[in-house]
Formats: sequence, C-alpha cells, structure tokens
Amino acid sequence: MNDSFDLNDLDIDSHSIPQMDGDTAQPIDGGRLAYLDDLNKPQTDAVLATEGPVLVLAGAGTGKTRVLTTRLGHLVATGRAAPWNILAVTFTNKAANEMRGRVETVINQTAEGMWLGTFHSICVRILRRHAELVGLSSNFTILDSDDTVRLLKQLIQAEGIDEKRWPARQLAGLIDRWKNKAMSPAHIPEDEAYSYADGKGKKLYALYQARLKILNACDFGDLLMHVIAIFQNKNNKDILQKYQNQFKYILVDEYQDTNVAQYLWLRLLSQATQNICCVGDDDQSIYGWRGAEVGNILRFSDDYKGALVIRLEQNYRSTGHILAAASALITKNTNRLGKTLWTSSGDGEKVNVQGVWDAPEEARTIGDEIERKQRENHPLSEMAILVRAGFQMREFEERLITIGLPYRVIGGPRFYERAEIRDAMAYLRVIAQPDDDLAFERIINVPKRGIGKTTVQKLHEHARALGVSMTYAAQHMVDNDMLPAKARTTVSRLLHDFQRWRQFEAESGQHIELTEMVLDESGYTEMWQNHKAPDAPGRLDNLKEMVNGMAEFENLAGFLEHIALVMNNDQNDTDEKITLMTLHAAKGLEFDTVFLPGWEEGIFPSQRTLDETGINGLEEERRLAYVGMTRARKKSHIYFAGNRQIYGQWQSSLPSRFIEDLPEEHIDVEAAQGLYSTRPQHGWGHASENSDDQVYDAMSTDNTRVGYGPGWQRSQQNNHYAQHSAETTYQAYGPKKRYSAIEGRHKKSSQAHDDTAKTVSQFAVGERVFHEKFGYGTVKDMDGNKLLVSFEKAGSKRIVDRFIKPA
DNA sequence: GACGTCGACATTTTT
DNA sequence: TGTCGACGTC
Repeated sequence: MNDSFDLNDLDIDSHSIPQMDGDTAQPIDGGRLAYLDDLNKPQTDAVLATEGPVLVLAGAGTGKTRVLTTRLGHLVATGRAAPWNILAVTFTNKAANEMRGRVETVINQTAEGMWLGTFHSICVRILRRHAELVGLSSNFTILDSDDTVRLLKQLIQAEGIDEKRWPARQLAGLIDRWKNKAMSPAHIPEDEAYSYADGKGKKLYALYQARLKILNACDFGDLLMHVIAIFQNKNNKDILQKYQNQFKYILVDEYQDTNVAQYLWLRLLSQATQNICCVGDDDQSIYGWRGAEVGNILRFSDDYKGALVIRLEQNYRSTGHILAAASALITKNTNRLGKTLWTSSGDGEKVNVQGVWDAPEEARTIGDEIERKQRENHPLSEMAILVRAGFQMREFEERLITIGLPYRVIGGPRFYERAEIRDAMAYLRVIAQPDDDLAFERIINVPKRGIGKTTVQKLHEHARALGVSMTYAAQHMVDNDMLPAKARTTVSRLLHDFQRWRQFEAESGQHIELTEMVLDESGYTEMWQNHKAPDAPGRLDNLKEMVNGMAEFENLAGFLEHIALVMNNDQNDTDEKITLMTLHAAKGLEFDTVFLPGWEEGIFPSQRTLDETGINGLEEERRLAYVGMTRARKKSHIYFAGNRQIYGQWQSSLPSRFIEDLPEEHIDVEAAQGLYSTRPQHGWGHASENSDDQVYDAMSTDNTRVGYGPGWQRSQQNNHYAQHSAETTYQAYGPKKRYSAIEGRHKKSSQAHDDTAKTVSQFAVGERVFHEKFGYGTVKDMDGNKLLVSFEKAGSKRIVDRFIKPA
C-alpha cells in the first residue's frame, strides 16, 4: 500500500544510505550482565544486537517491553551511548512513561536526557528549535482535532461550499490521511483532490495550511510533516546531520503501527548509523484505518539491508489452549511474516464458545459467569469484557448495574475534552499565544459579555483584510474606533484583561495563580456557580482538578504543551472493578479472564470494514480477534447471539467466521449442540435448559419481550429456550403480578448479592435520587437494597442502592 | 438565550 | 431505536 508516496519525490534519496554488511549485528560477548539473567535466548539476542538494523518480531505476551527497556538500559550501562544519544519512540504517552520507569529500574539511575517519548512529543521538541524554518515561531500552538474542524468549517464557508454536503469533519479526515502519508498540498494527486467538494479538497488543504501559519499553529500531522520538511530541506542539511549524529541508537515500539510519515521520519534519522531497532508484531496491526501501514514492518528487511530479524515466540501470558486457538486463527491471514508462539505453562482451559439468544441474554450470561468467578475469589480487576464497538457496551453496563457489579469503562470522553476544561484552556492559550484565534473565538463571549455574532463577524473580516490575527484586529478596531460604542467597550475591556494577565504571567511566572486569577476575573467560575444545570458543580470540580494538576508543571507553556499532547485521562484507579472496553483499547493489556461478546457476522468482522476495505479489512478484523483472545491469561470466553437489535430493528445473525477458524480441540462449545457445527444450514439455535431466572431477566431487560426475529421460528423446533421465550413474551404483556413472582426466583440465582439484599436501604419510596449515568429519578419500589427507580430521562431501572445518591 | 422540532446517522482513535 | 446537531421560534 506504499505506492501512495515516492521516496524520490520526497527527496529522501539525496542522502546516501550506507549499506551495512550484516556482521555488525552480531551479539557481543561482554562480561556477566545481571539484567540479562532473566531473559531467554532470543530476548538476550535482541538486547545485545546493538549495532545495525534489527527487527524484533514480538508476539503477544512474549516480553516485548522487557526487551525494549533492557536494551535501552544496556546501551547506557555499557557506555555505548549517553542517554541523549538514544532516541526511543512510542505511540502513546502511557507507553513512553512506562518505558521510562522501567529503564530507570534497569540502569538504577534516571533516564534523564534520553529522548524517550511519542513521535509527536519528540517532533514538538525538535520543531520548537527550528520553527522559523517552516514559518512558525517557537511558541506555536498545537491544535487538537476539534480546533481543526472549527477552522476548516470557517474556510469551507468562506469558499461558499455547501457545508451540509461536504462536512468539515470529512475534510479534516482527508487532510489527516494526507498528512499520515506525508503528502503536502503540492503532493496531492488530482484524483485524490477530487474526493472532496468536486476537486476543492486540494485548495482547501493549501488554504488551511496558510491559515495555520497565520495562527502560528500546527495540527498533529504537521508536527511530523514540518520536521520531515526541515530534515529534507537541502538548505539546512546540517540540521538533519546534527540529529543523525546525536541519535546513535534508535528504538521504535509498535512498529507495525507506524504510518508513512513516521516511517520517513525514522528513515531520515537512521540513515547515517543504521542503528535502528524496531519492535512490533504484524499480527497485532489493528490501526490500518487510521493510516498505519503494516507494509512498513513487512518490508523492514528490504528497507534495511542486512537487518537482523529476531522472533520472540515464547509466550509468558496465556495457557496452551488459548494460545493454540489464537494461533490457529491468525494463520488464516495470508499477509504476515509468521511466528509460532509456544508456552511452557501447560494446556490450561479450553476457549469457551457459547451461543445465546440475543444481546440481553449475552449480557446476562456474562454477568452470571462473572458472579460465579467472583464467588470463587477471582478478582474483578482481572476480568474484562472486550467489545468490537462502543454501542455494544450499553447492554453490559446496564446488566452490571442491575446486578450491582462495579465496572470501569476505558475510553469515552476524556478529561481535557470537557467543555469547561477547553474553555479554561482557551483563556490560557490566548495569554500564551495571542495569535491563537480559535481559542480567542471560543471564549470571546464565554461567559456572555454581549459580544454576538455580528461583532465576531466584523473582527473576522478585519483580521482577514489585514492578514493578522483576531486579537490584533480587535485591538486595531478598538484603537481606530471601528466598532459600535457598546461592543467597543466590551472588546476593549477583554483585551485589557488579557494584557494584564499576560503581564502577570511574564512577571511572576506563577501559572497556577494566573489560572485562578483568570477564571475568577473573567467571570468564568461565576458563570458555572450561577448555572442551574445539575452538572454545574461537577464542572467546577473539574476546573479545580485542572488547577491542581498544574502543579506538576513548571510554567504555563509546559502545561499547555502537555495538554495538547497528552489528552489522556489517567484512569489509574485500581479498585476492584470489571473492565469494559473496545478491543482496540485492550491492545497491550492482559487479564486472567476475558469475555469476547458479539462474535457475529456483520458485527465482528464488521460489515462496514468488509465493504470498505475488503480482504485487507477482513485480515485486520482477524488480527483484532487475535488481539482479543491473547489478552487472556487463563480463560477466554467467546459469545455470539442469534438475534440482535440493530438501529432498533431485530435481526437474526450468524456466528462469526472467526469462530470457525478455531480448531475444535482447543474450544468447548457450550449449550449450542447442533448449532455451531451446522452453521449455516440450520441457522443457529439455543439448546440450553434454561432456568426460570433467565426467563425473568429476558423479560425485565426490555420489559416487553425477548428478541423476535427470523431466527425465532428456526430455534423453536429444537429447544426449550424458545418455548420459555414464548412464554415470557406472553407474560410480559400479562398481569403484573407475574413480574414479582418470577422476580423471587431470580433472587435465588444471584446469591452473591443476597447478603447485601438483606440490609435496609437508606432510601425511601418516593425519594428523589441521582445516578451518575442515568441522572435524576424517583424511587418507585424497593426490596432490601435493590431499588426500582424511575429516571426522568433513562426510564425505569432496577439498581442496587450503592450506585445511587440522594438528589 | 432557552427550548422545541426535525432529520441524519449510526466502528475502531492516539497524538 | 436513540442521539446529536442545526435551525427556528418565543
């Protein structure tokens, strides 16, 4: 897929690439090195092969991070390189932080000076030094995707393009993809330019870049692109050479996730020494859709002649059956380098594959299994439910709430994406960088100061006419009396405020005091104090949290940069909770038990992926399945439902083809006799002898009936469950007393929580309560600590009282 | 500026 | 079937 760019075109070939003779990658025979003691042979080789290009193919659970950190430590400990001679790049800040911590353990000293960070953070560091070479000043702002979209929206409007037909988001995606491929506006081929607004894509891209320059801003893609441009510019060859000389050893984590731009960047930096060690696993490449090129890792040996390829194949994580099933699955992929994972930890338990009637039953089954394991003292923190897509989560959340199991969702809205945080940040950004129009515009009327659309429009036009930023234009308009009296006073006051804050920052450098001052004097805090929305106090708390968090940073600039690059929400709570997240988010993590629901055609593999990217997409989906299965240490459960509601429509579904990729000897197929093996002729079915409590639940979950779709008739012929379901359907519409009668039976089945059920709840019927997820509601009924709450927005829910607060 | 209505849309996501 | 954004009205 790399034919989309051309090395000659991008001028990489103007620098000669020295060829290695291959011998330089031999392990050296040093004295006894304690940190090597616990490494196996290939791991040791990977650490010791310091010279020349090395590709470490690290299968899931084979001790990749350990090799990386030991290698880094080894380079320093043996004096091969000073910390600042080492460049180690990762994709996420989390990975970078973890690596830093572990390197320090290995070498028993701080890794200070080492260039260890994400591609983006390292690029920022380089770019701040040479910003003027790409027309920026060194205090440039880093825009996030939200800013980018808002900026593009303005440009699209200015071009008179129908924003409905050609959404800004789409253009943002397109530009991002171009940047991932290291394509500047000049590089966009004609046919690609036509993929947006009848050929205006290329022009808008150019306009956007021009606008960014005026704003003294960069988006994420630019961080890489600008550095590449600087490195490739013949007028300053010395800069690339300087970095090539400095970085004697380069390490790259998750190499399979690199995109074209990152690949080029690495090639430019590594050409002189060829001392580059890339670690990755082609079988875990799951980010092709956001620009990652598996081809980079597949091609490594061609790119770097004489490269040493080391395979880490001993798996220390999963037991035999899990590993064998996952390995069998992944061998169905054609485009891979190939590894044979093995373990010495014994067979363990087979992978459990289970068919269920529908999504509610899937959630119930998993909930029951979690409770069963909990009774056997398995910690909740060692269990995870991994879904393909976010919409699958809801079912599980509701079930876990109903049965009272604590859970945590990874992903979702992040701290720094909250409106109040972004507003506060916008004030700080304008202080730090007056040209930051996007920030200025965001808060010009927040809190309300009576600067409406008209005034903003005038500022815009004036700024464009003068070719300056809005802050400057505003000052100009105030000075030259170009605004109506009222607007003039307000704008003038705001500009004065900013000047005062800027001055305070410059003189005192007290960024925390500054922030408190700004939030107070701007009236922002007051705005939320007076706000009557139920979440207003929470927002004030978030602001406090932000201010507290600032203590970690030396100054305002440091803080702003951190926020721009580290948008993560440190969810380091180690509480006893089940983890619920997407398969993508699970990469790199591990749990004793993993639940993998929704293995159905259309969902997993995702129909959309299949439609859009065909066989490559299918293989990526399969890798995702592989990633999911290999997260489990001891037990992996796979589920598929025969019916699922999609966009409100009941649809019958077929088990995922990935299930058929799993060898029979490594799985046990439960409660689905004649179902799994006879797909698809007989459709699916469910042959379990269901107990009454499940019938109750099938009804209570949607309060009317269980799923009813084309699968229904087929399943009726051969199992009890369909009959129960039929009865449930009837009951649901029947007299209400049946509800509580069956409820009694349900209680029997969840003994794990019956101890709490005997306690008396602090709440009373009729009391108004609040729930984090469902909002406000009223207690309608109670049974011990289980309440029936009618929520204003979310409808009636049965919830254990510890999830509820008094309103 | 708060609120209601209508229509489009509906994977995965880090920096 | 639900949500969210855009738009229009009081």
